[in-house]
Amino acid sequence: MAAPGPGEGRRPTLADVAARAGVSTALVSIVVREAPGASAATRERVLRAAREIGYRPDARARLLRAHRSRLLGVVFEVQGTFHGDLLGGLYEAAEAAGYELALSAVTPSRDEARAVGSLLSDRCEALVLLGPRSPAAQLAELAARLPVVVVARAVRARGVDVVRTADDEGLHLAVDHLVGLGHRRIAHVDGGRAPGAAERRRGYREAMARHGLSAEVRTVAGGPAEDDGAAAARSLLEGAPPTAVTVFNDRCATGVLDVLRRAGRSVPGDVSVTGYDDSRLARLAHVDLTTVAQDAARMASLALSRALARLERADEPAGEEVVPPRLVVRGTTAPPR
Amino acid sequence: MAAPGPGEGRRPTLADVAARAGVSTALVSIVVREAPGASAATRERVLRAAREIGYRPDARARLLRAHRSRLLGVVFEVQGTFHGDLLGGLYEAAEAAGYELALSAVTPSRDEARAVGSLLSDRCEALVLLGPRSPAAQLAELAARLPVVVVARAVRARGVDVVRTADDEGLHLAVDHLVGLGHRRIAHVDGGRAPGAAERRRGYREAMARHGLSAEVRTVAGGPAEDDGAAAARSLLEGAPPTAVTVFNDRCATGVLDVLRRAGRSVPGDVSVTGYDDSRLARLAHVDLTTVAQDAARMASLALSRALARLERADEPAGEEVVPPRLVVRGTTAPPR
DNA sequence: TTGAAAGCGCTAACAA
DNA sequence: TTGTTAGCGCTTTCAA
Repeated sequence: MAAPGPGEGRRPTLADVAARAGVSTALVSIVVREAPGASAATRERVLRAAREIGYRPDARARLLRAHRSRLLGVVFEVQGTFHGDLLGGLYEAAEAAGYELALSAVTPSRDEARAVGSLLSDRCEALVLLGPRSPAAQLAELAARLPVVVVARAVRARGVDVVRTADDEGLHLAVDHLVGLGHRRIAHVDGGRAPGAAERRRGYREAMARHGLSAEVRTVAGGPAEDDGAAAARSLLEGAPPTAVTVFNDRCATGVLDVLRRAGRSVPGDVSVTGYDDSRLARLAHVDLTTVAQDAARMASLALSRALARLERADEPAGEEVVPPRLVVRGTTAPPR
Repeated sequence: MAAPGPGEGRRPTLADVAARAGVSTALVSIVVREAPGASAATRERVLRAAREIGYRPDARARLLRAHRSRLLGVVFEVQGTFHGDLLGGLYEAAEAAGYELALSAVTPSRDEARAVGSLLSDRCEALVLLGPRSPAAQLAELAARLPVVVVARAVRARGVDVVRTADDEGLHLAVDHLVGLGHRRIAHVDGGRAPGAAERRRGYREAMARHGLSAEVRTVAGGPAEDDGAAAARSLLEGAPPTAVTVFNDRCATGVLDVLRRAGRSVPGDVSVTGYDDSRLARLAHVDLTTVAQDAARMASLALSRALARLERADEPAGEEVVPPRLVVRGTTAPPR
């Protein structure tokens, strides 16, 4: 009558449904897959039997039988908010394309290799890696086995597709905005060796040069976290502080903001500050940070398209998709005094 | 010679390895599983063949063959930082117990039912739900099919295990701390209908009563987000403001902080504020929020123990594990002026 | 419209 | 120590 509770007996299979409905398993298969080839009466009888015993198809058995798994593996980090946004977009795009997602998280105790390994054992057809840290050589090796799309990291590895934001342009936007407000003494707190840091640093220098401000270029060593920003801000305060600072990312920028304010500098009165990522942090009312946003939805959909293209055409070359960033102006930037 | 690239040919199987090594598939199976029953020489020959053609066992076929999947399904939300911490702990505990985790995310476009459904199709043996929003009746229905452990939400549903923080105690800690500093006019900005809100509200009232401060009880409608906190703080400022406010969670508390500071109130000079969660937010140097921490590692390990206990003994009753919270004193609380 | 039977990749008896 | 064989739950010819 009711579905069997846990412990009592195995899960119902196609054969169980077939027995109950008095038909063959092949017919049940046809019905539950909504494939053509069964009479309306049979269809109804089978569906009722299935419902009654709580039947649910076994995804693994299906995949085993099918030559293809239609499974896309995704490796992500449990920390980044940005990864969360990307995941949402990937689920949507995968569903639209008739694929399933298999998730594998990188945690403090579970490294990228482990995360990738479990996905390979799951017979994923392609892999989407969000901000991976593995060296390019390893990524290339992986890409020799199956299509690999790297999101949010600029790597050049043979056979690896890349979807990333134009981080250099992101800093062009920030600098252009500040120059437009009248700033000239604009510094940059960089991200050290973090992914994207080099591109943003370069973008900063390029934009300054374009405005004839190469003499004003001042890059301060920073990093991805609040502490890095705090330390950078302190060193910034030692000399003649700039009137504006572009910072590697939002987290680092909040560290900068904190030190500036505690030192009695008003933001944006005395100093303007920009971040990067448009994270939840930047949107907080009391942080209200002018920042550069990455388009997560678009990146997710591009990542999926790349994976599918590689899957469908074996000779499709790997490529790089560069998504333009967008400036989000909030309350930490204003004209200099 | 090398592993086949994408597109050219199917993935190597046991049979391929067997053919290359000149042995039977059964023997290859024994070797790759590191089971006893193969000579050292054969073992080596098989492993070499496997390596050469890039063989990797098919997890799905294994699971199909085995009567058990040793798969634990986890439903989580891509937003909460706290879920990230829990995931990390779950992976560790699962590995220690010899289980695999199957992740399924809830996103804006993918609801809880979908997330659970995909896990059921994957033949997970038990489900761990992080802060689920489904009504108790639905959870009970699910629990009739397989062991279900709910983490970080207090539900009473037949057959459902619960692992949660003692949220009432969390507010006892906060109130005790404030009273110890000398506060008496202590308000509470609540979480509305959010999970945990009722318990925290009750904890606040109980603690106030215990200190003989029932006459000072003042509960203000809040919610889980910054905006909710901001609105609550504005209403708090209308009358004679309290000298301290306990807030539902950290996000809401930052909204409270923002409005208070913009209204010219110093924190903790004029008003002390406490949050809840010890999220990254609370730890930011410039937020530096006194807050109540939940023990994610312990909750994860308890959740897994419960799931395994239910799996191993069919008659194991469902239970509730309540983990004590911990007060983290930072810079937003001080004695009243 | 329906059923019989083979086989996906793997493991576990059982035999040799 | 090694091989043969059956079968996990499902889909898919092919025949009836």
